[in-house]
Amino acid sequence: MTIRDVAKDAGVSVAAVSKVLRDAYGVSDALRANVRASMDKLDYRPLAAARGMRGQTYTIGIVLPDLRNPFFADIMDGVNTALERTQYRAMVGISQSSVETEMGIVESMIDRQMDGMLMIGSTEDRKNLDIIARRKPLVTIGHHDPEATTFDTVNNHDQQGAMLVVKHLAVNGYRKIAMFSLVSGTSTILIQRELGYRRGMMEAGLGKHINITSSSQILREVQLNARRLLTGPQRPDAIFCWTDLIALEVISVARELGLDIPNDLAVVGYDNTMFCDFAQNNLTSIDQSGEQLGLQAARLLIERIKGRAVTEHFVVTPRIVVRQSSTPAAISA
Amino acid sequence: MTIRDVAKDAGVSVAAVSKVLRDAYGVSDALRANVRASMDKLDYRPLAAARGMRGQTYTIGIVLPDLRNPFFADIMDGVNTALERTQYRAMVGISQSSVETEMGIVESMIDRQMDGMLMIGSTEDRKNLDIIARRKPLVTIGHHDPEATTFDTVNNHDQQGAMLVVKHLAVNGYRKIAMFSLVSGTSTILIQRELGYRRGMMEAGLGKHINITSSSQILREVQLNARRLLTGPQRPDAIFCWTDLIALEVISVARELGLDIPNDLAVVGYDNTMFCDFAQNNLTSIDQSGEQLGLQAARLLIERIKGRAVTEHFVVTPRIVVRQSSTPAAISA
DNA sequence: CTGAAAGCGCTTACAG
DNA sequence: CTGAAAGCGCTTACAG
Repeated sequence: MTIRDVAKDAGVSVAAVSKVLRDAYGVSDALRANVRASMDKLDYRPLAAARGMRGQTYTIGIVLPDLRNPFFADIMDGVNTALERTQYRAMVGISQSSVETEMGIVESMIDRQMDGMLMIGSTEDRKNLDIIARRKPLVTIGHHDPEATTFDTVNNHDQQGAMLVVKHLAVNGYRKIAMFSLVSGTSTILIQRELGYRRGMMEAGLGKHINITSSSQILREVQLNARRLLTGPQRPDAIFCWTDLIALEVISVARELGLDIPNDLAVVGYDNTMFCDFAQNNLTSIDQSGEQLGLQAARLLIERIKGRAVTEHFVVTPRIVVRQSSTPAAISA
Repeated sequence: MTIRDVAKDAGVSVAAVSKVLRDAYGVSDALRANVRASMDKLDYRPLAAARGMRGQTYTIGIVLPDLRNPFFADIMDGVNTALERTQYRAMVGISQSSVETEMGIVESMIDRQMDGMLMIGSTEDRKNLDIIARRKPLVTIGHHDPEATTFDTVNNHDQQGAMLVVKHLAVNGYRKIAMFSLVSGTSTILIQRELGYRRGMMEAGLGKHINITSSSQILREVQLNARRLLTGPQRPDAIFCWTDLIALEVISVARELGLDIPNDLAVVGYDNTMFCDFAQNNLTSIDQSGEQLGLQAARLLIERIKGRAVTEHFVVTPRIVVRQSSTPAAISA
């Protein structure tokens, strides 16, 4: 079932069918209706691979660093919503294994003639992102680079988010507020969150309590660092964790040590993933509207594919979702 | 940079280059070396879209129902390992949104000339899977259908896994062992796990305590059902949950009700995901070796793509990973 | 507004 | 063992 069959059935040229397919100008309404009827009748589906030989494949590549953080699922919801009424489809490449690097996946996507790429939580630096962007339309989520001119960025205001956390904790009477961060030389996200934490502490007059612990994402190492933090001489009375999954583990370790949450220790996460609502967690967290991020990023990418050349940097305002893990009052109430 | 440029640089025909590319027979070692040198020198990458017009795209499509269950990440690790030394790449389509149905994603993948599909935890019935398999090589993970002849299946022995759970609980002195299952008319996985639970209970002489509660995956509903189960007249002393995420929430609700785990209530999950190791969960679970499942499935799929016609059904033996959530002895010890 | 023809970058018989 | 030519299913100037 090819474009040729449709053309024959509708009694028009192949070029005319192609135009209807692409919603290109220069076809009469009558011809269009005629062709559409034939397409429906024959159950015709254009072959994306063949379209890609000359034009677009109507495929956008999504690069994910990891499948384990549930936050990415929220983003994908938004992406799918944005693509809903378009011909575009999202295909996801996952770089979690050491075998599959982000750049390797992007190469594969370019080989497959994808029309553009959306990179989420990328650890590549600007140089590499620029190289990609020069070849294909590119949008990033979770990569702060307001100076970038070759690709669009979509972010929540991470600095502001971290400040919201500190402010909330300070208002609730916590003083020795520590931050649990991630070891990473490249994440602009973490730089912003750490910056926001520091600024928040300074503004709350808690500068002398600034205390950042960094750890990899390996569970054992997280547990080790959490234990060290909670049994040390300067035990904090609140811990702001860079992402929810870490916060859950910090809660675990704290309870194991006999600490009551939130009376002995407040814990706050980031991303407001589904785990925050689990009854035993009840975790205060920052909502950065993953769905919004995904939706806007997909929208921007399609605009770029269609020809927009000026760069856009989209920033979502984060909001704090307060739960029991940081509100001692809620318990006595 | 096309195959033509490589041919010119190497001083051979385009057909010869194509043969080297495909590792096809009928080229001398000298010519092959010569061509490879040119490919390296020119940094040539074949365009998958063009290859797909006549042959393969070297792309396999992975269909995931949902990005939130961390178990899928384990499977993807195995898939990527299996693809490591091949030309094939995995591209993932996610059907979580109501917009994107599994069949819709498969259609998109066929339009994009993917060479074969791997469907994970599919809710489609045999009829639809057969329709797909007639068009493209197909392998499923998490779909029991030993009679299927058009596609391969890869599973852990879910019935056996469930029996392991019941046996373990019975040995540890639990009697009123309930099962927390999922509302679903189509999941063959759940049918097998429920069957295993029933058989296990009968064999342990606990037939009169058989008690299956089913709920959707919506958090609120899970909480409601767990609470109902734990406050009813027939309160169980152990709950076997069909997947880890549900078990975590059951633990949450139980603790909220003041129950001690594992002394008042044992909880066991399925999938042995990373969350089981979280200190506050310490969840006993069934390991179905997601990585093995992914590895075998990818291997079978490539075999099918290369021409194998006889069907294979691969079954992995599950094993139980015992942690504190089901072993009261471990606590008093 | 409509259509005939060239061409995208590969693979595949087929001939030498 | 090697290569010239046709063709996969589309899109894109171009001519009418």
